[in-house]
Amino acid sequence: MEKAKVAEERRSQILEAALRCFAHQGYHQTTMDDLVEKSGLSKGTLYWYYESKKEIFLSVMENWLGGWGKSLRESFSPQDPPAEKLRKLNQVMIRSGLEMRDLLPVVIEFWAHATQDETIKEMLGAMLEEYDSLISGIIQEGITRGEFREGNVHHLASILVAAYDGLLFQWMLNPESFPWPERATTLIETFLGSITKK
Amino acid sequence: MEKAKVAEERRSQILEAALRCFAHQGYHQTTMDDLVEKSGLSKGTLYWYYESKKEIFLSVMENWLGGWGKSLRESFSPQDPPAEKLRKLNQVMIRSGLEMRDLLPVVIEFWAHATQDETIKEMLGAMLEEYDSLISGIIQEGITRGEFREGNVHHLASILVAAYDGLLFQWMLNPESFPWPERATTLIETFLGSITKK
DNA sequence: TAAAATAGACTGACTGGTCAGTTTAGGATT
DNA sequence: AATCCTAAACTGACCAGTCAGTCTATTTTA
Repeated sequence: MEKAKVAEERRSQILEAALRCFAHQGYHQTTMDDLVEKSGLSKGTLYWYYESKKEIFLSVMENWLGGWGKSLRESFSPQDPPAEKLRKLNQVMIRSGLEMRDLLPVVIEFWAHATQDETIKEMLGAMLEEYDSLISGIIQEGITRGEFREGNVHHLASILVAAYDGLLFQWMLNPESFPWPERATTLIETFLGSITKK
Repeated sequence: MEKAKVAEERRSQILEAALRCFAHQGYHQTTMDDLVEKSGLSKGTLYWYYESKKEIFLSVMENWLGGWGKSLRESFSPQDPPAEKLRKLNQVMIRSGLEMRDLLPVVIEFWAHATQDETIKEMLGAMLEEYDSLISGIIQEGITRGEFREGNVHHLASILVAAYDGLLFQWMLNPESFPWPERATTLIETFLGSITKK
C-alpha cells in the first residue's frame, strides 16, 4: 500500500476509535491507552499522527461539524419555495440527529469546553454563523416573496437553531422516551405557523 | 456562634468558593486545592462537610436549579391571562439568565456529565419536567379559554424550553455580541404568535 | 470550682494511582 | 542507507482523597 493511503487509514482508525470512546465514556474518561486499545495501534503511532489528545478531539468534532453542515447545505434545492426548504432542512436535521445520536454527549462536552478553549469557541461560532446564514437566507427569501411576515431574520434564525439544539439536548437526556423526529417536526411547523402570512 | 450556624457558614463558604472556581475554570480544571485557597478553609474541612468533589458540584447545581425554578414558579399570579403569564415567565427567564451568566458554562458541563452520571440525569430530568408542566399548564389554560390554538401542549412546552436553553448556550458562547434579553423576547413573541388564535 | 475527660471541628503533609506525553529501539519502505 | 513509521516501556506531574494528630468547647468528675 502507498504511504498516503496508509497514513489516511491510520488517521481514520484513530478518529474512529476516538469517536467510539468519546461517545461511550466522554472526553475526560477516555485515556490515550483506551484509544490505543480500540484503534489497535500503539501509543507511538497515535502521537505520530496527532500532537495531543485535544487535537484528536478537535479532529473528531471537525469531521462531525463538517458532515452535518454539508448535509444541511445540500438538503434543499434553490428552486424550492422557502417553506419547503425549511421542511427539507428539518428532514435532514432529523436524519442527521438519528445518525449521530451516540455523538450527542460528545457535542455537549465540546460546547462545555468552549469557554476554556478559543479554538472550540471559534469552531462553534463558525457553525452557528453558517446555520444562521443558511436559515436567515431562506426566511429572507420568504419575506421578499411575500410569503413570510416581516421580522428580524437573524433573530428568527438563531431561535430556530437554538430550539433544535435544545431539543437535541433533551433527547440526549432521555433517548428512549423522547420522540425526536416528532418534536423536530412540531418545531418546524410551529415556527412556520408563526412566520407564514395568513 | 452556635454550631449549626458555623456549619451553615462553612457550607456556604465552600459552595461559594466552588461556584466561583467552577464558573471561572470549569469543573475539571478546578482542584480541591483551589477550593481550599478560595474558601480560606483547609482540605480536611472541605472533606468534613462534603464527601467528594462531585458532591460539592452537585450541591452547587442543586442550589442553582432550585433558585431558578423558584423564581419561575413565582413569576406570575394565577389570575394573569395565559399570554401574560408567558410574558412574565419570559421576564424572569431574562433576569435569571443575566444574574446567572457566569454560571452558564458550569451548567453546560453539568449537562455534559448527565450521560455518565445517573444522579445528574435525574436532576436535569426533574428540572425539565417541572418546566414542562409549568408551561404546558399555561398553554392548556390558554386552549381551554379559547385563546390559544389546539395542539400538543407538552410538545409545545418542550420546544419553548429547548429554545430557551439553546439561546442561553448561544449567549454563553458570545456574551458580548449576543443580545440575550432581546432574543428571549423575540422568542416568546414568536411563540405566542404561533399559538395565539387570530 | 478546678481538673480531667470527651466529642466535635479542623489541619495539612502525605499517598497512591492515574495518565498525557516521551523515549528508545527497532522494522518497513524507498 | 535514509527516511518513515510502529511498538511499548517509561517518566513525572498532578490531584482526589486520607489520616494522624491538634485545637477548642462542652461536659463530667472529684
